[in-house]
Amino acid sequence: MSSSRPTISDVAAAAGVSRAAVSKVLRDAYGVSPRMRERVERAIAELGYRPREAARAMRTATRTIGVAVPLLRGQFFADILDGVYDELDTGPYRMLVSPFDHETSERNPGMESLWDREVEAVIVVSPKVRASWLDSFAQRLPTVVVARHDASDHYDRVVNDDRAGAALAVEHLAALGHRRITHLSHNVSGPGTLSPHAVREAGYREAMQRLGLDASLSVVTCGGSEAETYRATAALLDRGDPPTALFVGSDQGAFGSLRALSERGLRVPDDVSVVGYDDTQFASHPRFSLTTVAQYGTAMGRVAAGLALERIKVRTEAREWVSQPALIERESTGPVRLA
Amino acid sequence: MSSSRPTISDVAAAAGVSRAAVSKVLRDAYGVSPRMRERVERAIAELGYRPREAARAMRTATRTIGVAVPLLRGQFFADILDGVYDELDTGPYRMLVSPFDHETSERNPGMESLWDREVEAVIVVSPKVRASWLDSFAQRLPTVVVARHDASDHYDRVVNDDRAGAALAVEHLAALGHRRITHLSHNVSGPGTLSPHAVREAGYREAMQRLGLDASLSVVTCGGSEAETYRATAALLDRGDPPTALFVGSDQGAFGSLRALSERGLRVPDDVSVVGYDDTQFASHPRFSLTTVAQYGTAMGRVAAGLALERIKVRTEAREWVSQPALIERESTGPVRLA
DNA sequence: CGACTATTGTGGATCGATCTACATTTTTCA
DNA sequence: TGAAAAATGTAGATCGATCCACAATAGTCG
Repeated sequence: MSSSRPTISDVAAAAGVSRAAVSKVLRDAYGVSPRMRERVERAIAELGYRPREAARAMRTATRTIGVAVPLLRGQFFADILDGVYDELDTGPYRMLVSPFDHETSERNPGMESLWDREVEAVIVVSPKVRASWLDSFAQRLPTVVVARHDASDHYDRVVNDDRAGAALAVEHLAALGHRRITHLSHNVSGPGTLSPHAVREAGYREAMQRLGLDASLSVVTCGGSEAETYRATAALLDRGDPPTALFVGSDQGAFGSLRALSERGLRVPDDVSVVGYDDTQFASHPRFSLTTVAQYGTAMGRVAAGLALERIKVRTEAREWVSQPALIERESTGPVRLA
Repeated sequence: MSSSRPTISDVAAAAGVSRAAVSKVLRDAYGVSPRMRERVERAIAELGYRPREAARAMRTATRTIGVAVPLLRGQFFADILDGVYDELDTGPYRMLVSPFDHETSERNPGMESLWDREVEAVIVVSPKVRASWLDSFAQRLPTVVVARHDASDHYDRVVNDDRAGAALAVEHLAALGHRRITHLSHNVSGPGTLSPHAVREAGYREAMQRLGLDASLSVVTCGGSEAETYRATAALLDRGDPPTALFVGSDQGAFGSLRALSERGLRVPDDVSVVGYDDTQFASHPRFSLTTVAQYGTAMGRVAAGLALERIKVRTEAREWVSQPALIERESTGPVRLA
């Protein structure tokens, strides 16, 4: 008994007051004399007492926002978490992260686990889970979905204008004289979900058509990891007759493409130009100097947290926030080589 | 009432049985007829019922392991989280991540928050928090500390042999003919805590002495981010008379050094050799091809999770697991240039 | 002084699960 | 057939907080 965690009763006994009195001190409630506060606070310090969140949760809200992210070693997720932390840091809400296996599709166990713990809202990056599941989840708990284009009346969305972003990339390459621009898309889940990668692909197709480049339109689909994109790029290059420019669906993937190009002795941008997406930390490194489309992940995280807080307090209708992408020109792109 | 979360009573009412009966089904306890299980499970599905973790936690263990990591965009932390997830994925335990501000030193709010939520054990990477605080925390809750060298009877440790790792780096450079080897250390918290960076620095000093290079011993201290190491390296180079080799305390930092070297037109390894630490994902990329010391973060995470589970079940005495570092030779190091 | 108001503190119901102790029904088998 | 054993189900205490309702005491003022 004395070895286990102290409870509010232990504190009350030590301070010689009632449990209710201790609770009032804890909650800064009305009706506490300075003398009593003194005694209770001393007892709390002596016992090292901290209230159990579970017992509190039985009666009150948890003041916690859950974040469910795929367990994926990408800089972009870290950026989002940073933004959420930033936004919550100053207020009374805490953040709890529940990672999940990236391949989830029917349900999302990370989100369910947060729901079981009664977080007051959930921020989620879950590109592959079923839209209908997401929608029904959001009917039960305020939900902010990051980086998905599915419309819904039930959850807020923080999303990048991926169509515009893809257009920026294609226009940039076209302006440099490139015609044979291949898109390496991470849109693996097919046309069902409106993942950012599906929209980027659509944006690419549109832009190519608009610029009269339909003939050289070419899409290769692969997973978003560096390794998978490396393999896809290698296969593409070994097929012979490689394109003069690659627009890759993510920086992470673009680094994989650069690896494949390096190995084959192809120079960037002299032989092949490369554009990424996300403007992650390494894109700016001189060893890469990757031209890329910025979507400002940290800002997206901050906004997501802000929307979650609003939803908890008052708002009822769903909202959408769109981040405007920007092209960041670096040295991985250049004029097309004269044949 | 009907709009709020369904409880076990709602399920009991819908199925026409008692609350206790539903509980038995939930827990797979003895004394449930197939017929009753059928009815209860149908009611659960219909209502979309999920038990509240808080109510469960009042009576039973939470089957959750908490992980507290600094909110820091480093690949190494992602590796550890991956390892923990891996290890827990197959069993009944879930994982919950509580990020905290990297600068914490008196207490660690991420760990406290997990303790409030009654996780059964905590895995923590917290290089800067006070050793005494860590020790007293571990007396209350099974704790596995990753990447700290403080001895303790109360927590388990998963640590890399940083002394040996530093020696590997120095020996490698010395074998290539380097004498003027500068160590860029991230040991910013001073000699108080036994952070991995403090031990790496000590290992560097020892190795230099052992090899008779005391005269050219040189340590620069800076933060571990790419940006901070970039600035420190730039300052070092601009001081004139630069060393022929850099041993940087992390890959992250080494990338910053490479940035500074690039900007000054210094070639790697022709002008300066560079060794990192961690063998993170990007080290192997041909654009970096960074020689580095591997400490196998994912394995460390897996081991940490394993130790945590052991501690929860039976073990009482503290244990230590040491990961053996290995030098990964790549192209950022080469023979010293003839003067 | 006496009535009224503030201030300070407490008792005990409550949240939603778990799980022991027990009651009731069904099955087994000598 | 009948007694013991097994199977099935329930009542109600319990975990540790919160917080309403109320009691006791102190303070104010005409």
